[in-house]
Amino acid sequence: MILDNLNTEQYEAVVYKNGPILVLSGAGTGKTRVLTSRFAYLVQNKGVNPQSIMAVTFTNKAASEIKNRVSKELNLSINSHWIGTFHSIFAKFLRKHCSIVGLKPNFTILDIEDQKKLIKQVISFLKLDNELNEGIILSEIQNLKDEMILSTDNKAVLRHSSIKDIDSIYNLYQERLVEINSSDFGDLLLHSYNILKNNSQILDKYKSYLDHILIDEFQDTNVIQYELIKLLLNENKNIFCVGDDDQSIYAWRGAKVENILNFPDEFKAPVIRLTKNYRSNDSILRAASEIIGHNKNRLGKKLECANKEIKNNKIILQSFYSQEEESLWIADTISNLINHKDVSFSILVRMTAQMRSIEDKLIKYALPYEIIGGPRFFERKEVKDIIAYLKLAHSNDSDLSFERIINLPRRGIGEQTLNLIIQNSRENKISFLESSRELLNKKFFPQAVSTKITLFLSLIDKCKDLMHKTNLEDFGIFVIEESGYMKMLEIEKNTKKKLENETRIENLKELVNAMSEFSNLEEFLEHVGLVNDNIKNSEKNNITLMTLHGAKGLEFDHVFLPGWEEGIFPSARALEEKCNKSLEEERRLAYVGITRAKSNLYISYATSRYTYGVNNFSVPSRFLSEMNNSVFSTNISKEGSFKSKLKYIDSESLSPGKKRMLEFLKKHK
DNA sequence: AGGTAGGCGGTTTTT
DNA sequence: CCGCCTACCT
Repeated sequence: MILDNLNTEQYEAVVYKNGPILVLSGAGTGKTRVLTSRFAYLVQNKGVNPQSIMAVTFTNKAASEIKNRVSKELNLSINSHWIGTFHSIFAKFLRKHCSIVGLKPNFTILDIEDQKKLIKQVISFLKLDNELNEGIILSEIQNLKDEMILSTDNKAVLRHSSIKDIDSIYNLYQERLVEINSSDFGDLLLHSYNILKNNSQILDKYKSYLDHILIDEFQDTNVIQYELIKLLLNENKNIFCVGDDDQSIYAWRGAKVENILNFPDEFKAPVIRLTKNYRSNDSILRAASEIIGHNKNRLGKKLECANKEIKNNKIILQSFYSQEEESLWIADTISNLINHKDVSFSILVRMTAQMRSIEDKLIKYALPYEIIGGPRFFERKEVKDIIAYLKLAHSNDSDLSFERIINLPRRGIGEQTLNLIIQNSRENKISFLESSRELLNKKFFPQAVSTKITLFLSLIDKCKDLMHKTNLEDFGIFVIEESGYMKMLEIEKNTKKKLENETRIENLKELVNAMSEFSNLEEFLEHVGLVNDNIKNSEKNNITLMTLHGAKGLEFDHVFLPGWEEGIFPSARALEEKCNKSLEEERRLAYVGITRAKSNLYISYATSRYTYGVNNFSVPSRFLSEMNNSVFSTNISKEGSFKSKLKYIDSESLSPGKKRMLEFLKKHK
């Protein structure tokens, strides 16, 4: 069963004897299939305990797909701690062993917003008036963590980063994280690594336990991830890596293509290449291979079209005067095709900002669409507000939550009071919550303030009390009502913010609904921290709008790739760079986008686009000229007709987009 | 303490 | 363009 319908190379990979192996798997060659079959094969044919196989994926979605497929193949429910993303697997690990690094088991996982707030606190505490914003500092710290550089290693920190005072910021940030009993994304892995590295009895236990490690999307692993895996690998070295160097699109997040490029040498591992593509037609594959052929740094492989039944429709290339027109065309085209039963559509954009105008037109055409990766549900303000209550009830140390909700809804506790609480907490090394309680007991506040704080604290106490006594759904409702949050929304609803607050109320209902699916608060909060969920997927939708990054691993009958313009795709940042590294990554992204399509691919660009509130002119993407004309059905200019527009440019002030265009024209004459 | 007007800066991509 | 922050007002 498991081994049926595999081609020779796939079969060879699935039944490979023990030891390290790399499966180089091009787009659409059945990568996931090989990985899940391998898992099932090990369990069924080799008698391996499913609990001793670690299967690491890049997204939560891929992880649940593996679980489902394996469960189905083996006809038993697989629910292992060891199948998941790096972050979710090691979050669970860290919960078990966190005391070693000074965290309590109920530590919270901070999202970007909270991390930024913390950095801000740190900067103000250090009295640095840093020019840089906290976002840049934060991403620098995350990079350091990806590269496995500890805050305590000042020399290495300074060697890797040129940001002023980065060492002291990083240091204090780490300290604060522990104080508020929290972990950021990077720490989930970094702490885990340190625990394993410094405690041989723990490491040995896991090493003897984990027999096989399967890694999906190996080209996207970064330093810390790879080192973690190597640490856990026992003497049998059963490491099964699946990946495609041409689909490495996360270098900006620390991913090292070198991991996959050097793996065969490092482990003396054989390489199996999967090159038979079952997904796309010949034109699409040719276009993909022509584009990626412009990259220098790759292992190199050629995909062959193995799906003879698929129609060889050529790629449709279209140009438009404006982004609005482009979006309209997409919606129009889809609406003409969508009635023909089970056909899937996807629109893949380079950046989320492109989504708005497209979504607009889809709505106009009343098309059922779904956005993946837009504004995330758990990051919405109202949702985060309520979650802050939950977090504070769950853990006294959650200072960021305390700060967020102490005066939300308004309780008349202002900045002055909060500052006193914070100051006291610093002096005595206690949490904000404890600090406020202490000051209250000492009768530190004026009577009026005192009453208000007492009320707030008793609210939190009530939450703590109820938390264990009732189910999560009721608990959620309690918090929303009892905190006065719902009341606040309803009062505001009667004013100008009517519509906005109605959706907020809807979202809170959705939050309660989401909570009801968990049996305890810990599990729910973990989910919130790690899973980037959108609002419920309604199953019927067969039009998906998402970023190119989000599309990896997916396939659709019709794929639209709008916005192929210099400065959008490839992105402006990539163009600014002197070396070609980012440009090559953009090209791989193009490769990923193109190879998502089964039978129909539509690429388009607009010669003007509205960005930053101004209309900017743009030039067709260089990637277009990298593909041979014969793959396109239409003969649209890939260079655009700049001439008529040049005088336009001179007459107006220079916007960033125009600057880019002028520079581009200079370079290309 | 809380509300609001107007200035400013910022944009890839995500676990 | 839009959201955030600051400065100033009630």
